[in-house]
Amino acid sequence: MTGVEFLRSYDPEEYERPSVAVDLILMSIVHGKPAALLLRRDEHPDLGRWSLPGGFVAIDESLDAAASRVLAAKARMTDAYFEQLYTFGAVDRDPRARIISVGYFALLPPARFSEALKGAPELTLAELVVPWEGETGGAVKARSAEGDALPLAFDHADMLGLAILRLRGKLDYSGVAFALLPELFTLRALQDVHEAILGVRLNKPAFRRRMLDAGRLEATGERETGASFRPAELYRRRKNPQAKE
Amino acid sequence: MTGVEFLRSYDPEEYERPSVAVDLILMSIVHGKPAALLLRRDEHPDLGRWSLPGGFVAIDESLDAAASRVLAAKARMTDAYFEQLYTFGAVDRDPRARIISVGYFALLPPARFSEALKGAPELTLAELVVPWEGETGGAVKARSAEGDALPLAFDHADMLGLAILRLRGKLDYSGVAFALLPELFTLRALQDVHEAILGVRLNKPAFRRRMLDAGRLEATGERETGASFRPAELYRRRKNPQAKE
DNA sequence: TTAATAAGACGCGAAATGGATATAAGGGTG
DNA sequence: CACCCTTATATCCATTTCGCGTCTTATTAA
Repeated sequence: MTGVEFLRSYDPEEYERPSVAVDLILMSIVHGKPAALLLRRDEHPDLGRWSLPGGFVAIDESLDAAASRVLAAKARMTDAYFEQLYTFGAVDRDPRARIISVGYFALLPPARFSEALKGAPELTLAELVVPWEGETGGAVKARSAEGDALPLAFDHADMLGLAILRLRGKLDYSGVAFALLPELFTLRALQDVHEAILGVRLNKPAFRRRMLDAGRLEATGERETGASFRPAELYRRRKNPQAKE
Repeated sequence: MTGVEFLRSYDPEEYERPSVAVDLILMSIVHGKPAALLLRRDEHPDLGRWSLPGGFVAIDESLDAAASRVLAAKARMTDAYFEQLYTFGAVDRDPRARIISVGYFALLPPARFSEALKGAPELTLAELVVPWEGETGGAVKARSAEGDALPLAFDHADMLGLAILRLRGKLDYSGVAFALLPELFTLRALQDVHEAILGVRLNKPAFRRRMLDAGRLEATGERETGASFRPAELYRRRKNPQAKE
């Protein structure tokens, strides 16, 4: 049977279809570390383990719409930067049924993250511990604010690892760092986000030069308040990035 | 209804489920240009347009296994570098039914590409024309060897565009370029691959330095044959990349 | 033997980077 | 109010990387 004949003769109604779900990685930077919001599973399988908030994709709903709906349902949130990550389709990834899961990550500034935690008390804050460097990749561990390990359900440790990997790769050519910051932020705060995602310390003058030369930042002239030392200037993301002058 | 209750009460059997397919972007570099293998659709919808080879995912088969099976069925090929690209889930992307498609790209050296074309005569070679630069992204156009436009079916122009975008991003930190070359290759051939993917000309001495310093190449001491001028040295990919000395 | 062609080596100035140091600007303290 | 403490911001310098032109080398064809 050739490929064309196969396609022609195939009737999707004849075959059993998998369920399709979206799982959401709600991420932020908390105390200089990458963090995510997890749910404690209260039934089998993986009872007591921690999972990502998710939901099934309806027949008349796009993947992005499903992710958006779950974001609203689980985190009481109607707008956030989110992006499709990867689709997990191992046959036995969920022992209950064949469920293919499309992973999404959503990036939240710390203030929105706290709001989500307040609005949805079933969510738990987890610090992500990345046991590898650079672009190596692999699973990550989750840890509670008290430092206890939070064992992850299903293949969610891999999803979280892939999210970190993706963030590292996109950090310096995309705007993902800005999605993790409030509208106005200092260069130090931006550097903290970069360091938290990359897991390494960066050189301050070099970072500052790189960011300002990239032409994606706009100085506001305003300064932060409340510091008991010299206040830093506040920047915002520039809508139309300009070439360096 | 809280998120947890939603999950608990949800029975996947109650809801209509979408079909899940994989679509394969079989790519290579032909005449210094990125190229892909397409199928001409001989029925509605999009009759006469050109599509990516694909197939449905069986209930007891992982996504990777489905991609591998389609690769074997459509391109008569049992091993190739392939990687999941993105999952396309717009509700109306296929007017026949709700089909969520997981896009994969497979990278083939030119020789394997020609074999695939011979072994599967229903496949057509298409040059990819990328109408944007750098990391902009967007759809791409396909063109036959004779230069005629090959209009693409469904959302396949977007899939091809995303594949180019992904390749550009991964080019210098991953081994994707090697998957497009035979085991032994010259530095010029490696540069040609980079230039074809990036769509820009690169500086020769700088490229050479960068590649050799990266420690991912191994000189064989052998030289290419058949050239009517100075033959270039042949290199191979080094298994265990070493730091630069 | 010579011409043609492309590989590969070398060198130089520009640009980017890492790191240290100096100066500025706030609030807190006496 | 003078001084101190802390962090932001600016400047400088050495090192590395990068772009780019040029020179030499290896091979075939004439």
